[in-house]
Amino acid sequence: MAKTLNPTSPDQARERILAAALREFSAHGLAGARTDTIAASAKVNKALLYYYFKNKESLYAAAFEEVIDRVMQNTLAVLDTQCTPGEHLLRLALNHFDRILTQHEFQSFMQQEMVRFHHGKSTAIPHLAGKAFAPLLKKIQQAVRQGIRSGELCNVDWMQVVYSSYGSNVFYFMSAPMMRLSLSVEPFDPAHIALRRKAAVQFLGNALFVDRTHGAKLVRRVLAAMPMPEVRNPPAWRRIYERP
Amino acid sequence: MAKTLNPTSPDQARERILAAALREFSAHGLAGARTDTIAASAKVNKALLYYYFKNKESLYAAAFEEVIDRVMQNTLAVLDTQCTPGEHLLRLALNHFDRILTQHEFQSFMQQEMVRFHHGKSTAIPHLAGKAFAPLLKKIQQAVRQGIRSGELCNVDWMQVVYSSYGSNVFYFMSAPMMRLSLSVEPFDPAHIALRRKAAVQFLGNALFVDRTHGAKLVRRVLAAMPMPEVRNPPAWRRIYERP
DNA sequence: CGCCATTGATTAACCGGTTAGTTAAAACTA
DNA sequence: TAGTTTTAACTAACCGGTTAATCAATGGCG
Repeated sequence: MAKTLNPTSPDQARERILAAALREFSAHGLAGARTDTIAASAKVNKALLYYYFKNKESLYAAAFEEVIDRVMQNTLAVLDTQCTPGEHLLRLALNHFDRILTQHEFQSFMQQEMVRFHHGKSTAIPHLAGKAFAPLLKKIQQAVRQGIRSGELCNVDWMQVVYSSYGSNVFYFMSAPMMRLSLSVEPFDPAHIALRRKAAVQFLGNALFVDRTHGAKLVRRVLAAMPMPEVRNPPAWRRIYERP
Repeated sequence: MAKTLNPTSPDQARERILAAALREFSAHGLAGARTDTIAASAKVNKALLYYYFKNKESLYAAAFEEVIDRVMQNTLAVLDTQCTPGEHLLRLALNHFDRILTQHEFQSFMQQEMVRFHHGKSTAIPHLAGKAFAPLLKKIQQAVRQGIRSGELCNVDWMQVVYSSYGSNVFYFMSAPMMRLSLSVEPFDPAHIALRRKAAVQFLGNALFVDRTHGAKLVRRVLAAMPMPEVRNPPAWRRIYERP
């Protein structure tokens, strides 16, 4: 098979399929995405999908695999920086915010899998839970515990740190269309995103630190150290808010 | 048509259909729910769905209508209690937690509609945004502003209060299956829910109040004033975690 | 080099199951 | 009997997946 080792790339088709699948699946979900649409979007005959992949579900898994790897790597890198437990927590929250910004497909994937798992249909969730989330949660738990012992952090429930940090970010993006209608803000205007991003860490800092002045200082430092990423290819990001 | 005004109830069929529809739609979504299943679950012939409702989507809208009303009423009631802005915010957060607990269908509906709205297919969201959410958000904004002016609350971003209060609750329920696998906790054990419920308000209090001791006192008061509701008909609540 | 066989890549056309929605008649009620 | 409620049976569309065939390199061989 020349699938994997053909340098003269006659199967860019496979790559196009994966890209198209990622687009469609992250926009419509596994059940909602149409194989015909994926094929058309990849400028390829539908049968070719089944030449390269066993079935729709395999394609779905393959399409998200690399995204998952990228996110995993990115998150763990945050924990490498040398800083206090409190700063680590701020960095994790900000990193999560930026991930949703730049890797929206992952967020979409996670939400879908969560629902699919409700129905006992997800194999990805159990895998991710053990391999990725459990270690990450352990790290967060340790950070909170250390921070509390050292007197840097308030005596907060460590799981609530997780729920608050991650939940507020997820909810922000989830409820954005609603907010646009309810208030008169444009939630995906970069300037507004930057404001929200800042507010998110500030609020977390306000909750976590015993000495709020110290917390505010760390927040400023973290914001300076982690500039807001460019939202790569805006069309891809906006795609889901426009009619096709 | 005896649809609306027949006291001698020969159309309990209609009620059974609505109840079944609510179950199926909240578990599987508009696209995922099967009309055959709804009919079977209501012990009714499928054609009867189309006798009482124009089509699947109308049934979907009708099924959620009453839930929406109930939730609306319940939320606004919280704002009637006479207390400080800070306590109002705590009560709203706790009320939201309890709503997810007792009216899970509404949460499910909101998430679905949010996604559907992404695709320009939801008519409910624009309606809810103007009629229900905008006023609620205004109230929260006022509460935060007043609280800051009076010196009760820190100078926090009012929208972040919304995102953090609501987001952490939503995320808790959304990620529960994941947490069960990653940690060794049973997230829907009532005892554990009670712990999380308490931690949620405590964390919020820790973030909001200038005087954390005062905040903690309010938190205790609110928790005492709003006991955790019974989770009515547990089977319905667990349903989505079991195979049919 | 020139011919053919092999093999990977790609496609058009089709299949069978599923599902939203319809119809026409039966059953019930007043 | 006249109107309403309920049903069994049917239809049309859609969609995931298959099949059988074509196209385009590659490589062996005389």
